[in-house]
Amino acid sequence: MPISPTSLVPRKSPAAATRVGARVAVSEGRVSHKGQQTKAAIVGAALQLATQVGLEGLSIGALADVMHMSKSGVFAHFGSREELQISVIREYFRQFEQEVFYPVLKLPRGLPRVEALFSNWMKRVAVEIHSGCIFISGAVEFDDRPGAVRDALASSVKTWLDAMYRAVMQAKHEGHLDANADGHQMAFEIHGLILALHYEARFLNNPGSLTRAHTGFAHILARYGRGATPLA
Amino acid sequence: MPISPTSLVPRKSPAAATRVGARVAVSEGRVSHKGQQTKAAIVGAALQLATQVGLEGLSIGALADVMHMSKSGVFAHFGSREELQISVIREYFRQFEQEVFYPVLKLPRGLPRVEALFSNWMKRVAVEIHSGCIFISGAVEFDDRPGAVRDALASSVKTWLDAMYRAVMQAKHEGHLDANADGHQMAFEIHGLILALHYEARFLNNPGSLTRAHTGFAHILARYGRGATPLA
DNA sequence: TGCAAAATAGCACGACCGTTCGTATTATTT
DNA sequence: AAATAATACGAACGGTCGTGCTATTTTGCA
Repeated sequence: MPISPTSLVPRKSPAAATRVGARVAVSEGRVSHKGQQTKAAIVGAALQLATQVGLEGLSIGALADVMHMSKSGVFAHFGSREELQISVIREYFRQFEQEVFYPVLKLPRGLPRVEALFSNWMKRVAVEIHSGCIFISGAVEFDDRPGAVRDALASSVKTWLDAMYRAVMQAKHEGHLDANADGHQMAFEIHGLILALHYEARFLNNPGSLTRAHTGFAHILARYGRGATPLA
Repeated sequence: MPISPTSLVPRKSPAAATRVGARVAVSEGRVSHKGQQTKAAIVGAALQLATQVGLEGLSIGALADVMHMSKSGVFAHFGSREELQISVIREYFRQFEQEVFYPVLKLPRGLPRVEALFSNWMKRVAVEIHSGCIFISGAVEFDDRPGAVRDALASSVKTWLDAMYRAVMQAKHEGHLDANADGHQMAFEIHGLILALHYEARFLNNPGSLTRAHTGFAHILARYGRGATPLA
């Protein structure tokens, strides 16, 4: 089962497909695209804002100020705050895909891709130490608040983590990792390194965090490498 | 350097000491303790509320409803929302200490304590999967918002992580871990497991998370155990 | 160039927020 | 029992929030 480019794209939930509207306009190409331009600009600014204050801290008023627009002008593009938040999540996912996932497709399957995925992921988190990561802040904000926002967030994260998992499994099947390696376990431990990096670097300002995440990944590779001692 | 019970207690920052006022009353022991009782009750309810909605989501009005009190009545006990949040953090830390840290002092130093610390920590997080953890949600909410709340939060977390680190170093000096083991690195990886457990269990509802955190800890112990291959 | 439609602005609303203030009630001490 | 301090209440303030309505401006096409 190859990692196809589209495999990272989350299956569009019915809720997501019914609401957007802009998507239809794009496909028909008849509607004025001035609106789409400013909407895209708004989403971009909203994403930048949300990385700093979180999806919950993102307010339409503040966004309007940044855009030099009126509140209602911004609001009209989305119809609800929830839809704005979902648009931000989609945009974040798109950028994440572009930056972390797609580049590794040029590499041969197996260990090279796994290493590149982690390296790109870490590079991104290293930047987000100073801005913020909505996959992490969003998880905290919406972990017990059901709804469309949580669904969009969880689906995005799951899609990405699953891509990581599949890359690991490819490495196993290519013989780059031990035949007994548990892909889910390995992905879990990698995820932990990223979360610890984000936590300790961004919140605690621990300077050595980047190195420790990198070292931790080396430890994981050593454990799951060919001929490693199967422990559990 | 032994782990003394008081070593987990965060040094009271000057900011925290100047503001409370109630503390003076307590130390003098002259004032009626009716106020202290209700204040303690309020803090308890506030903690329970904050674990669900976060320190930022914690509102005085909602808290007053729970307490069957007026907003101003609740407010008067703290003088500001910030002071309420700090009180909640202190109470959370106190409970954490009580539940996770103190019990392991009965065990012999070294590996037994490290294993018990992790086990207790995991047990606590397992409960918090359904309620929430303000060390994690608070980190996200205050990671770029300087102030007394962030300071109280960071100091609490650092105190705890440092206790974990010192337990690891004791295990190393007792000869239970490899002489080349990097205590900070090991603590970092353990922290990552806890964060991944919280993220994947609470937000993503992944059922296998508890087992994976446990397995991950076994992997770490194997890596840093006596005679392990020093890798990085 | 004119006209429908899309995009934006302006204004108002109800809800909730933290905080202040004067006052009433209750505890504690004298 | 009187004096005094602690505690709680209720109303109100200024502010921000998302959202709904109605004008007005701008845009794209015939």
